Amino acid sequence: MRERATIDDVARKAGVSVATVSRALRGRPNVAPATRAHILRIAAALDYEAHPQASRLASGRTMTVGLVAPLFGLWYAAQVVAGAESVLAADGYDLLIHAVDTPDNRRRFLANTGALRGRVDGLLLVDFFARPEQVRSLHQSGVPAVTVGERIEGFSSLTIDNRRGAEMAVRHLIELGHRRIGLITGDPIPDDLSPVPDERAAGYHAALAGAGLPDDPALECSGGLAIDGGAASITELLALPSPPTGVFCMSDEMAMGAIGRARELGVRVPEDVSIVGFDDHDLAGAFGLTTIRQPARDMGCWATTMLLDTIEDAAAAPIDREAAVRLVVRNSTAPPPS
Amino acid sequence: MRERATIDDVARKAGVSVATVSRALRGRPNVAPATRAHILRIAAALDYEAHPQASRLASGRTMTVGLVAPLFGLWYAAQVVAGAESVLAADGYDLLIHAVDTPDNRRRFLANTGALRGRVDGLLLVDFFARPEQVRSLHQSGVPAVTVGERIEGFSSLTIDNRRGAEMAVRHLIELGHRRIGLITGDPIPDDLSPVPDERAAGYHAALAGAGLPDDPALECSGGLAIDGGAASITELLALPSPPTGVFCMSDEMAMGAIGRARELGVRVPEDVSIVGFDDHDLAGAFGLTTIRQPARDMGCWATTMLLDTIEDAAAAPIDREAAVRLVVRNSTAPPPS
DNA sequence: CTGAAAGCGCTTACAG
DNA sequence: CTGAAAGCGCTTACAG
Repeated sequence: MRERATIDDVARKAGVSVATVSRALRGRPNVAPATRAHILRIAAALDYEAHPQASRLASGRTMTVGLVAPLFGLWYAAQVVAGAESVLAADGYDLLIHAVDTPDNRRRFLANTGALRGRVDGLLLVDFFARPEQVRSLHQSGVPAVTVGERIEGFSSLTIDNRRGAEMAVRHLIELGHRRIGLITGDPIPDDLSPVPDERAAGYHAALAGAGLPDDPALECSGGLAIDGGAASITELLALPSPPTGVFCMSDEMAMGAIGRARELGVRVPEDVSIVGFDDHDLAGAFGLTTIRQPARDMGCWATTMLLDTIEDAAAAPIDREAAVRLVVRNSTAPPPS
Repeated sequence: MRERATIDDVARKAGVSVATVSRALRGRPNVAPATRAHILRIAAALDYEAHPQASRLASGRTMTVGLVAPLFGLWYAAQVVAGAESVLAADGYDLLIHAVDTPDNRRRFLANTGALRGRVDGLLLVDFFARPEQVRSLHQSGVPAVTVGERIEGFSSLTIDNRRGAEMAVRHLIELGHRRIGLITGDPIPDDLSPVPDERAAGYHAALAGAGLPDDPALECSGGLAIDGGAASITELLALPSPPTGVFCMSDEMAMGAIGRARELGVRVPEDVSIVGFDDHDLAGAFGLTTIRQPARDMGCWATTMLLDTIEDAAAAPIDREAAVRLVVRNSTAPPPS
């Protein structure tokens, strides 16, 4: 285990002070070109790298960004992480990740934002879903943050138009001729804070209303945002005396779960029932799933860029950006059986 | 932006020295119970948390673990990350993630292991696939590491028996009566270092040999470990003059891509062709995919526990653990068409 | 059981 | 353009 070189080693070998070494290596002005070149050479020869903790302590910058999301095993979060990682790595930042998968964990996380100062330069909040009063301590901590998938007063955000996306999905079913259209809803975290299901439900209702179709509460089913939830919900819907001919699921994972279960039950998709999802999951194509595409990975990239800008210029006013969604038609939707 | 309390604030308020505060808060011995209680109370009132960088610099421990994997958007890596995060969070460690998705990135990462010292206490190498001489600098850096999915001399590892898993998959097809069995291979990183495809291919060949079936090179197709690769490869296989009746894919993502494409081509699964995957992806159930299950998320947990043990006791000899794989039969396999 | 002090390895005004 | 020095906020022998 070779000891690592310190800034003192470099200074001594180069015959200059540590101050000059620091300035030279960090690209600061006020170093003679020849001195800088000399120092760079020595540093390279010694394989010197500034000790991160020391430099962070002295400078007050950590060069790391924290990302918190409900669960990293879910497709959406994994995509955002992948996007964030790619831009952070390019900019020399480290990425710290932290799961907040229950209201209790969120409370604990928020109670402890003091710990964040000095640990990260900024925060990416993915589907965090806290009430305004809950994030007050986050604001007070002064850590820059941008939210993705939701909007929180005082922070920049990157969201999509959930309502519009859902409306596009349901309108697609209506245009195919469906009149009885089911809805499978689900919460990312099993509590009532996320506005996303409500927004998508609003889009569903708007599409029905726009077509003069009645709302039938029996056609709405809730099941968690994951695969099993979709399977359980479709079972209920298909058991109805008058089952829907089309179903909108709030996530692709639910939709794929629903399709899988429907087939097990001997119900054909799309011949007997059409199904639309939301996300455009990597596997949606293989599944032949008609869905609303949101660019999850790109959103991770964009949000990170926004955060880095905020870190550079803390004074800038928060901005809200919206990523576009669009309908991707595949084979899980067709006209209703006649 | 409230300033955070420092250890000096606590010491002053408690009327003791910073040394005692540090000892009390870190649970060190040699603090009078009453003193400790008093300090804890003051610290809580001040909302005090040790500044991570300072404490790390002084103690030499970072309380963070690094995880490097090819790509975080892929299912397997996301599962391992989720597992690692859960145990690290419980132990108060931070998780740093870093993508190494090309041979060039790996080279750069390895050239820079010096930077790791002082940044992480240990490393989780997921599907890293470096040659022994490449990781020498990693060894020299003295950073504890455990590998998952591969074995690297000198580090503890958590792997699965790829050969045996593949053999189980192919034997299952043989037992159903298949005689012409295709293989769809793929590399996680587009270079030739990963032993995994070779191991799984060896299992395929062993199963054929065990049943006295001939090898037909025409039945082997390569396509990257992801969805598109599966789709492209199945197209080739089905276009053969004498196409296979069963196909083993080296990952579930490839298998689902293959099934999706087969159906688009009007080929029924499993009636016309049986398909087996490898992983037991979250969506394998919804897809009705017969597969070899490996416990990816649990492996993330176990490997992390192993790493934490290594960090505690650096002198311990490396150990190699193997997670069990097993066949999960669903609806993508059936006897061959007669 | 407790405190004074050195030290972790940097960065950054400040003075020259 | 360069250096001496203070300071970032802790931890940990060492002495008592």
